[in-house]
Amino acid sequence: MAQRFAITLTQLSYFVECAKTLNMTAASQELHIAQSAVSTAINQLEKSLGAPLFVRQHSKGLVLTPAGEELLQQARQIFGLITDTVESIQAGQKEVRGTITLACFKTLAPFLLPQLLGRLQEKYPELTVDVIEGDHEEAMGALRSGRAEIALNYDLTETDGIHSEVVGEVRPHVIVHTDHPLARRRKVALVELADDPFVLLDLPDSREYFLNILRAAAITPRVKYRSAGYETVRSMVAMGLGFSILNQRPRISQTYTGARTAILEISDPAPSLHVAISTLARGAQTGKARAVTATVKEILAEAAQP
Amino acid sequence: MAQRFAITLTQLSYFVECAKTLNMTAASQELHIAQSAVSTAINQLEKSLGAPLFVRQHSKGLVLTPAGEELLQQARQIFGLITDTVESIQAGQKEVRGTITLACFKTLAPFLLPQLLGRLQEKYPELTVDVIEGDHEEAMGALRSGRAEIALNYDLTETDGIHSEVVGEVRPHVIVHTDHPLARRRKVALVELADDPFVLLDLPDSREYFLNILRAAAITPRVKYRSAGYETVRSMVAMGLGFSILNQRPRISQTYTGARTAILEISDPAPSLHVAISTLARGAQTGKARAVTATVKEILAEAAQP
DNA sequence: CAACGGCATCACTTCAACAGATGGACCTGC
DNA sequence: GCAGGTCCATCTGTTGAAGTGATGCCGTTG
Repeated sequence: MAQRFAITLTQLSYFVECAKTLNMTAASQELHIAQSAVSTAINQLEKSLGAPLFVRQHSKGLVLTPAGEELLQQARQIFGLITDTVESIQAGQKEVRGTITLACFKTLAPFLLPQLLGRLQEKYPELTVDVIEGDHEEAMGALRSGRAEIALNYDLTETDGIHSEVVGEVRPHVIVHTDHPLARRRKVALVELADDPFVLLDLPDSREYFLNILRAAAITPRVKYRSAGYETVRSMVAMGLGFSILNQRPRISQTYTGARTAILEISDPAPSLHVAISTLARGAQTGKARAVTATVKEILAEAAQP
Repeated sequence: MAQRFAITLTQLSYFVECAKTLNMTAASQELHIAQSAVSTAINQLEKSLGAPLFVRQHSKGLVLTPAGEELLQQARQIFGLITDTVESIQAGQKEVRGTITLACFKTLAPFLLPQLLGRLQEKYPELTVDVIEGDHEEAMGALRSGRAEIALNYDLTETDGIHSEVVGEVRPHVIVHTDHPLARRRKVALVELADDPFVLLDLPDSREYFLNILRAAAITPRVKYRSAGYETVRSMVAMGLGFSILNQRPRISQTYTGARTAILEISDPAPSLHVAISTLARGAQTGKARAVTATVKEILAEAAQP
């Protein structure tokens, strides 16, 4: 088809080399192509522009015409602009500055974000982090739609087009009222709670996960209350309305406020949740994204160590 | 071979169209190419830059990434610069302004240049004319070397690579002292001057021409004096040192000063000289060159009319 | 005048761009 | 929930542009 633009960057670069050497043969060697290729390229360029660029001096090389002078000057600017653009974009992918938008699973946010944002601020003062909180679908939607560059959540579903990396493991724990008979125990078997009413954290993806843990222990849960709010569930347990199972970060949980609840390990082989960082699979990761990923890993590693 | 520049203007133009429509299919139709071509072009561009430009929304088109935003902005500038450059050069070929360098055969200059420069100044106030005077070889050399864009001389030799156009005819005339027996005549046969001493205008190309005129009339010229200067030859004739043959513009000659010489037509079938305007054959002519050519023709046409 | 330098041109080759078809992922409406 | 539609990616085959190497022409130089 007809070229949208008359000239080619290749032609222009050949022209610049010719203008430098004033000798097509020398230029062709410099460019590592045949002399004939340079000749045809320059001729085409002249034809496209409708102006001669060089005066050919037989066996004495080339002389720039006024049109050639003008083109040379402009060509330098054009290449400058293009290389600046390319380099700026490539650098933008590497540099850790500017803004990154992070999507975060709602219940993960309070345990992770305060430390994460603090640490990032400290390490990368020029980086601004925007946060989108939401449920799993919302977080992944933000990622897919480009509203967020990186997403932090549990790896509940494996979707394609998205690259996920597990950065931490979160084991489920039982939460009971401090007056509960088992509250003093460090570890319980789920069957010991078989008769207690269950308070369910009722979020799109978590729902099945928690119920499955109980079912795996051959318990038919008496779901007395349910809520989509993490804090609400804890309050209900604190009020003595039942026990619950939550995914709680061991270290962080201790500092997370709230009295009147005890956290117990589960002796059953309950499946852990994996905290995953997701980005779009297409293309290399941004420097910003890598910085966030690294910092999250750092924090989780520190939390895992005593 | 490896592309000197990672990206292509074609790719960039496809990208811009995609960024406008946010839909590769629509862009491909707008560009009149297959959708697959757009897809691969964008993918290559992303690969070259090492950055994703669009987030693909299945069945909902595209969303620009930050890198894409930046590229779009820069691409507009790049295309602006390129089209400005191309247009400026193309316009520069057409516009009659700036400077043109004109090479002129030395003996033609005093008859033609004063009128020509005056007329050009009047018609094209923004045009500056630089003049290089010299013999035929010097004028053509200036043309070939690019020092002059246009050359004005007699079409003595037909050289290739140079486009020449005959714009006027100059018949040779006899010049004699006003006291010469034939001075009153309007027309003479050369044989009538066979015994007079001849004053030769001795320039590289004119020499043979004048002598040939005499030889054609079966006269063996008695070359008493010779000079490379037109004025010198006239002075010699005015001093009565002999007769001469010169190419003289009929109309202009009358106003060209100097007494004591008479100008006679030659009844023999002596070959005229043709005034030719030459430019390099390569490429189209500049607007400036066309303006000069036209003005020269204009002046010569007026001179030919009574 | 012969050797050389330098650009243009020719015939041939190669590779990137393109067309057209297909498939997968997702959205939408019934 | 399923059928149809949208949109992008990918595959295969084709075509044209860019490149190669040889040759010729012109002009310079010693």
